[in-house]
Amino acid sequence: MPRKRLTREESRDQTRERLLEAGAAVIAKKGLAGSSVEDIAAHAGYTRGAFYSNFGSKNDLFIDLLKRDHADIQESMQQILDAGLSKKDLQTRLAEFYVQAYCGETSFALWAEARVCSLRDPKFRARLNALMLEKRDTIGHFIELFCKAMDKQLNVPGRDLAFGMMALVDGVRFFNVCMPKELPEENAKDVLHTVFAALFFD
Amino acid sequence: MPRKRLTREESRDQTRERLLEAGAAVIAKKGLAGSSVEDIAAHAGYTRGAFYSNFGSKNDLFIDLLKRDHADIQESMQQILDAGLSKKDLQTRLAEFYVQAYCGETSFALWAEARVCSLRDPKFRARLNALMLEKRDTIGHFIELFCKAMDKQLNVPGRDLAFGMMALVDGVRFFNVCMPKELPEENAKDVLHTVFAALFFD
DNA sequence: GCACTCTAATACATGATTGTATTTGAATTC
DNA sequence: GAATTCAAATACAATCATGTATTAGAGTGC
Repeated sequence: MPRKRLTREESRDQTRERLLEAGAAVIAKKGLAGSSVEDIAAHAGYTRGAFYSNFGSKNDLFIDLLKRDHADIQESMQQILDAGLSKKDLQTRLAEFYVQAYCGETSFALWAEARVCSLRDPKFRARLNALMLEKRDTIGHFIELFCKAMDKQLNVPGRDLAFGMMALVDGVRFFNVCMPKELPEENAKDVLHTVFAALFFD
Repeated sequence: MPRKRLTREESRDQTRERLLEAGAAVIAKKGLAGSSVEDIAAHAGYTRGAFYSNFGSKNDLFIDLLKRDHADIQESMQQILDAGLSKKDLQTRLAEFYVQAYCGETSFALWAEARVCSLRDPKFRARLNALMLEKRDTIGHFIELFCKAMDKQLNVPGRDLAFGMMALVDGVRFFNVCMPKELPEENAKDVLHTVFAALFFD
């Protein structure tokens, strides 16, 4: 195996990458406060030195992590939005929201963790809110578009309702993850579908 | 001030009580992992000795805390349920769900924290799920009752929809707490009302 | 009042985590 | 290829947390 001899920058990026990946795994498993810098570095195959050479603090790495994941989510939402808008397809697309949200298990845990951090630390909250609001806007925009297409009048601004839909999707996913026996995937989808239908189709 | 000379049991209960109260405050502010046993004890005006004499571990205290709060919530929900069931009142009562939920700020933070703990620790999850399911049953039962009273047919079992409503209320409250400027109390209520109306009245 | 019991404080041994300061060694530059 | 520069390892000093084991002192029962 002719392992390529890495340039300095490549090497640095690689470590950074690995640290982020390890951070995601470790933080998802033990929570932010429960993960030591050493944990993360070791999990990535490095020492603390590498960590501090790449990130200012655990918080910084965590925010980076969230930003990345957020960008991914935003992008896949945009893709759905941009794709096409035939009334028929829209309904299908709507259902995809749930599946779309948090493809991975770690992603979900990360955002749950972010929630509580946000609840406690105003500085963190400010940084997270920015991301949440971006998401809210995307979804809100989608809702308005959707309602216009369906000739459905709502008595709440789409931006506000977007919060509700985010809450719903997140929360239902949470129950689904924590007690898959009591709320299996299928039922979770049904619940969402029922609410969506009641809101947008009846 | 004739401070009553306390009996041994009274004294013990008092410490326990104070420790719980302190635990709520500290854990709400710093999270479970972020709070040291000493933090909690000191905040209550005691030392670690008092803590370990009253609780086996931080986790134990936390669960106790949640159980208490849960009992309170269950009780006030039951009160609403038992009160009366005139169709007119029911709609008003429904709106109260939101206000009812988590009267205090700390209570809210505690449950958010519980969520992530539950996500990470299977043992904890088992204990928490028991509480959640009790709540689910109460709300589910309420929903079924309500639909019967309103002659509204739903294509999802009330127990499942209950998960959705819990998710919704929790999540919307979260946004309301984290960004009161973007989602003020009033709008939060409107969102919930819109969803409730769409589900149960149209 | 005296022996007893239990609650909570204190002492202690141990281990974990942090951030910085310094060193090492591999890439880069000339 | 020697000097340099930078990423990452290592060493280090300082805190802080944990849990147990022991002690002190306030209630209890005779």
